[in-house]
Amino acid sequence: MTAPTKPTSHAQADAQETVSDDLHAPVIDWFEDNARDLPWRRADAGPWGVMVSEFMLQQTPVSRVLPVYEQWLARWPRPADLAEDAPGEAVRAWGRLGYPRRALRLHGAAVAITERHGGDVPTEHAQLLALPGIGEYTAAAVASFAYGQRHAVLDTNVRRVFARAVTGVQYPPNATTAAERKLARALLPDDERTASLWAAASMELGALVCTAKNESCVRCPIAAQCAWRLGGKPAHEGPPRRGQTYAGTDRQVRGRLLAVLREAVAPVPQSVLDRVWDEPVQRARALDGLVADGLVEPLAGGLYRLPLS
DNA sequence: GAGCCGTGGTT
DNA sequence: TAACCAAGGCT
Repeated sequence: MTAPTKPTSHAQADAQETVSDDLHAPVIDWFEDNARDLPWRRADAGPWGVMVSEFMLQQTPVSRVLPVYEQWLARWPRPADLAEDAPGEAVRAWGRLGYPRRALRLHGAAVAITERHGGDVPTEHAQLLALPGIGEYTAAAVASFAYGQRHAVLDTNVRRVFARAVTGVQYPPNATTAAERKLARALLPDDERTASLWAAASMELGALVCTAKNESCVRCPIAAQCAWRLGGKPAHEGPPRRGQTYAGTDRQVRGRLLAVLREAVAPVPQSVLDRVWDEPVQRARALDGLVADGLVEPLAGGLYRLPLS
């Protein structure tokens, strides 16, 4: 069954199975009744729709993804459609979702799918993982949500649910640990269909009920077994989460530069870009970085545009 | 493994 | 208001 490579004692294994049995049914039942009707969950979304949604949802809230997702799928209903278009068009359509390199990577993934997989989103986890912009989480998510496969889908929501319900702490570590992966694998239902339901359900529970702040235990289907709650909900110990300041960073400058280029219908002169930030060294560094990342294409005569190729 | 990479809503 | 947070990935 869950048989990890490193076997635990029978007592531990039995305890783990008991935990699983007590969690799966309540969470999945809750999901059946409370799942949001999101477009990428509908039957007609298809693997490409699921994949597009996963790219957009990387660090961006659902509410902001929804309108862009709809426009994206309407414009590029298949990977080959996006692959035919310029990468800069993907960056433009990405709008203000943030982290625009994701748009570039999604375009790159569409090209790779067209070239290597006959235009169909691959079904194997390893093939998905090989695509640009797809890491451990997204590969598992697409394989599970689009193809119903059995994978541990460890996103920030699931990690928080596990941290609380099983481990008994308020927050998971900053970076995903081997222990978390092991736990996620151990808690994965044996049956493929149940496993994919569990992945979606545990994630939704973290998104709607077991939230980072103002968790709603009264609505939680596993509150009675939650280790954190039973332990009196002890406060988070250890170093506070890194708070990344944004104002004044290169990221802010990059954002301003790209915002100008997204709105432009023709190549933009350097002089126009210079107006977005008054500190010349940082401004130049930000622009150079965008060019190096392939998000901006420099032309002769000090002109810039979103990449045509 | 730590740092970097956008953006806007919420507290 | 500053800080936190949102279905991560890459170097």
